Amino acid sequence: MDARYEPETVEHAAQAFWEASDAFRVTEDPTREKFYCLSMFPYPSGRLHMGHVRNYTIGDVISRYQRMRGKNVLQPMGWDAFGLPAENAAMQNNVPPAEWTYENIEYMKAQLKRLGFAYDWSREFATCDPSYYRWEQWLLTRLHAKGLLYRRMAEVNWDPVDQTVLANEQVIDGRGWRSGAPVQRREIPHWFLKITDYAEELLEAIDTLDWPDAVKTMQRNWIGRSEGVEMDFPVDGGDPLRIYTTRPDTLFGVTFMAVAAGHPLAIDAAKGDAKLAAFLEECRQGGTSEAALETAEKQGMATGRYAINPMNGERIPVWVANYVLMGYGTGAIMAVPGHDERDHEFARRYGLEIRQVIAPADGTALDIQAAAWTSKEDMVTVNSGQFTGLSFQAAFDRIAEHIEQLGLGERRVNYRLRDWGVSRQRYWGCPVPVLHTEAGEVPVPDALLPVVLPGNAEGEDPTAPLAKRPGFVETTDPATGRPARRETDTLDTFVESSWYFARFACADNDAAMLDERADYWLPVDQYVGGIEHAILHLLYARFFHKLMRDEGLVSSGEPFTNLLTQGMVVAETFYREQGGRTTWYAPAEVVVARDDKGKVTGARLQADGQPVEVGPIEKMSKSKNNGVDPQAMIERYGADTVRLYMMETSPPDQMLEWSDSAVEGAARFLRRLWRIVHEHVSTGGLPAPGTAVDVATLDDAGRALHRQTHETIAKVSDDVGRRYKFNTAVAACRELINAVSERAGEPTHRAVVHEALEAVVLMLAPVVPHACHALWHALGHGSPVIDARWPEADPSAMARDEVELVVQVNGKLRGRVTVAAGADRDTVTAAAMQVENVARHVGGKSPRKVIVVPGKLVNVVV
RNA sequence: GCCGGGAUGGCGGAACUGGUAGACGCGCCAGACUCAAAAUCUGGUACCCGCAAGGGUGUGCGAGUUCGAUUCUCGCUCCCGGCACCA
Repeated sequence: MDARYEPETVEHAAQAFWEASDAFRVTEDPTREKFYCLSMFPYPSGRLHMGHVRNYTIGDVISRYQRMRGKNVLQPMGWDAFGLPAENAAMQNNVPPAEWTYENIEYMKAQLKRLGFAYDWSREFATCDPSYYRWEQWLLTRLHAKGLLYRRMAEVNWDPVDQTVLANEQVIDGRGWRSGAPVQRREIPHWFLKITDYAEELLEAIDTLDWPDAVKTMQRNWIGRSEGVEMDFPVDGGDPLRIYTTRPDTLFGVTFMAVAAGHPLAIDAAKGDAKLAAFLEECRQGGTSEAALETAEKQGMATGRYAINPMNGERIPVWVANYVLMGYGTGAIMAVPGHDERDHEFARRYGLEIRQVIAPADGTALDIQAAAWTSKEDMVTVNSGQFTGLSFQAAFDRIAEHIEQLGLGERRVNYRLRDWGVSRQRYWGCPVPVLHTEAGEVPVPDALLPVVLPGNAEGEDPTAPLAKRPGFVETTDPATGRPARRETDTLDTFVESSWYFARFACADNDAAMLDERADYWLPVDQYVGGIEHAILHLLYARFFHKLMRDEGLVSSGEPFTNLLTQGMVVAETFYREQGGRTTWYAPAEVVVARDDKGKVTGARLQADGQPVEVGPIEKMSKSKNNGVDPQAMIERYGADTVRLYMMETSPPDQMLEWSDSAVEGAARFLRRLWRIVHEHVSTGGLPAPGTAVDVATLDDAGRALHRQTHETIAKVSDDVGRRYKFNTAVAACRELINAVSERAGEPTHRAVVHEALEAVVLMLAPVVPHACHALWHALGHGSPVIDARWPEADPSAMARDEVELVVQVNGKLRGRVTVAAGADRDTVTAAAMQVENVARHVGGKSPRKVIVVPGKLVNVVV
């Protein structure tokens, strides 16, 4: 063993060993307990960023820990490879998206290997490989047959200059990002996946998941289940107006109706009304973006039509209102300004009647003209004819029943969740496997799958959408031999990432999408990734899992049993304002000044020595110039230091603040650990592996270290295995090393020092696997540490003869006392009263009460 | 606006079930080694008073429950994240 810790040498040796022994390749073994640990696979953008490093280190620590627990651990890695950035890069550099993507994959794969992650690379794939998306296409043809994949008209952002569809993020301030032309809304046919069929199941199953509450709540809100009534309001001289309401208890308070600008009634009414037609057109112009809707004021116009409130026969005006959404419910509402804030705002603006029909049950008076009162709790109906005097639930039930009896409508559950629009009119994606033949729309037969994305011919625009590639579009109907056209839409890249976790189980199968191995590995036991995927990716993946289950491909109902969402990696920012412009400086270019207590007093730019402003701590980003390149850190300190820093600095679900000097501290610890082990192994013989410490021969100091070793094992096992608190686990290891360094070199304590060092090396092996690989060998072990078992805490080692208790007087700490471990209450109390400082504070008075918490404290109340 | 999470030394954080607040680390201060520096090692480091022993204060703010509250309850303030006209 080298006296000096050389991370590069150590890490290359360990990685070479793992590679040569195929250490992380796994096969299915029904006799062993499996553990499938998955980190969200990356988009191959070019280089890893710190967020990736954090994500993958967390996953790797869990995987390596579970392996040491004896589980059959699968930890795969792949590439979420389709998507817009490849097209952008292609346009900038004139390199085909595929080439750019595969080059990035090669580079990033080398980076991942350099970090020493325990991946089974034999299962690697990129989603842009035809061998992957072939099965996606195959599944889609099955879904098409079931009606779960269907086509209908939908609005898109259309760039009239570039003649192309734009993604939402390509629309900047209502203009195309490249052309600068105002974006138009255009209706074109779109493919949809019918996720709404699964809304109820997706909602109910959330309760079964061991996920962070924040994520579960977000998914529940996204699905947005509501119970209400769908019913008709008769219209003078027209078809009845069907509306949806969750508040049938307020039906007597309806003073107008409102329909969306796209509603048939509005369009019909506009036929003879130029002003109304102009208003509808204006509503259509407004952007589809959320930002536009957010700021939009409530606007509307009367249609001249009137509806009849079936509850009381009143004749009420029908308005068009821009706050009514065509895509939810029926695109029409009954407006109750007294008890709905939006309706209230609208009514005030247009001078419509505001009427109170519910009131606080305790009789409190309300000024309903000033503000809407919307409570469902502690309310009672008023001014509601035969339904007056009821609670929300009673009014809901009786009025709903009444409407059902009148044949005007029925109770109905609605969801906010919409069907998933999966069409993209772009090149770099998975082609939708459909042909348009003379007989209509038909799925591509299995034998003709995959529909391969065409490559790029010389001189061709490498990003031209499929519709502009005649060689791709024109084909023949395999059934008739007659001319046919291929579908030219490609799929949203979220589709590929919705089932990749399953394909890892059997990535080499070229005869089926999934096989029986999927049921061995699934569901994923631990999924690790960013909170930014809390809704879409995680919901779509759950949906696809159910689709695959209903296709008989898997038997489980949910894909991810346990979810860990890691926090962002953030860093300090530094800037200067010059002439109204802000220039951001990288933390590495800045020297921070401190006072003699360590408090930051200012910062100067290294280059010119002049002050810069200290900005807020923010997520690492190019715009704030505060990113730290993992590659540079790995080259400087080695992978283990970076891994250790990431794990010991914050709990995984919290933000992690980057600090160069704290990274230095992690490096220091590894050097120290190395040196302590080196001194230990070079100053005497080593016990045979597995030799137990002879407790009988230990003195007090030796017993204390022996005890601390086992207490640390117990704590770290709990922190890593149950709590996922890697920061406190590392801290406990550091404490044990601090204790070891006090005993190191003492011949009488050699056995307990050896035991402690072995425990630390085993417990840190998941975090700093390379260093521990070398140290484990140095401690006399022939087999590698990845095959060692996680240490077990020995309860007898942790037993204490004596315990130190804290003594309080009136709840204030006044002293300490050491008593026998099993001492009874009276003994403990007596001992506590003898402590000088305690006696002084009790002051001879007789205690009113003495509280004894065994093993912890004594509180004397006087 | 609604939903979720949070606020602890100069900084990151610890205290898991109501029981020693500040583990571990960073930074800072002092010392050892060194011609010097780096590296390493030792000690100190919440704040105030005190040579010390010790005392007082202290977990965003204000109340409450309790022998005892960072932890529980109520009412605020601020910060972060998500959703946002879903009838």
